[in-house]
Amino acid sequence: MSDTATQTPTKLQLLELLAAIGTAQWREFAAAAAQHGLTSTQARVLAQLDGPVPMRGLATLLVCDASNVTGIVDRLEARELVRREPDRADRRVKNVVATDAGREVIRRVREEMQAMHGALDTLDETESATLYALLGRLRPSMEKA
Amino acid sequence: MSDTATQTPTKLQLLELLAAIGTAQWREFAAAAAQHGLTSTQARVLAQLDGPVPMRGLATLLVCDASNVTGIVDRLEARELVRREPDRADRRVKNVVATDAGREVIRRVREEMQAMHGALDTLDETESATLYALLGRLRPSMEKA
DNA sequence: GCAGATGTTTGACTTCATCAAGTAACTCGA
DNA sequence: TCGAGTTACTTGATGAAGTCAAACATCTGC
Repeated sequence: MSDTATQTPTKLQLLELLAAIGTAQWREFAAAAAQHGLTSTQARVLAQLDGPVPMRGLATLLVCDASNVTGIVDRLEARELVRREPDRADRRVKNVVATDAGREVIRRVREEMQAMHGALDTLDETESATLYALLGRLRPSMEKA
Repeated sequence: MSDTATQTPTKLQLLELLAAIGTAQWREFAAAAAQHGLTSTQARVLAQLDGPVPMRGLATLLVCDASNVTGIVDRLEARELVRREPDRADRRVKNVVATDAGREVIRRVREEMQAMHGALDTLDETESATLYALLGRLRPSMEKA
């Protein structure tokens, strides 16, 4: 019955599909994080920590109040997944850095997000490129006030 | 530097793009809900209430504990956006129904989710159909244990 | 009719989020 | 250089949302 094939979808259908995929992706991430005893917020923070990031920077990335970050980093630090380091240029600033344990944990979380990986494998090169290009056109519209 | 044009993206790039779009979409939804004094969870519940839904059904839809739903519905009910009705077939069950006010509010929230709509308008029919088909192939892989 | 499963709520607890206020440190102009 | 104003972070109060365990009423099947 369902031919998702060549029919022209309505805008609503597309939106719903995007929402469904977004939700599924998020749940997968949360589940992978939970397997390592992390909340999704904590995993999200760890995922940002390629290098040192000041508290304020994290708040900006997470789009939340700075005082919120204090608590999140407190809990990560208590588990030694993260460390606060003083900034040499500005003594007000504390830079958050992932510890080895922290890097390892987030690496595993990423590794376990495989359901979507599997689905992506069914796309050939042309399809991947097409999808990427079309999705890319959806993204820019979202930088907003 | 970035030509998202016709290059074959890596799986990682595609995943990141999907994640970025998912995040943006979610924030847009939360912002639209907030304009009507709703949390995103509350809006999500309202969005499910096409007809009467038992508490347990909501918990299943939201993938959360049933006891959590009690509080969420309490708050929605306090604002008269939702009503609990006894189920005639099973006296244990309470069905949640949106009030007129509730339906109106969620209609407006949907109306305000327009940023993505705008982006979708830039796709022609062929592109929409292609995107829909490709995304459709990503979805099924997510029904899992 | 009784044992066991199911639907809902309550209570205790954690995390995430907000805001307001406080402290320390930086910046820049007079 | 000094002081006003801004910025970075923390603390405390509060509320929403999530968990689990336990209680209670009701259904189901034997």
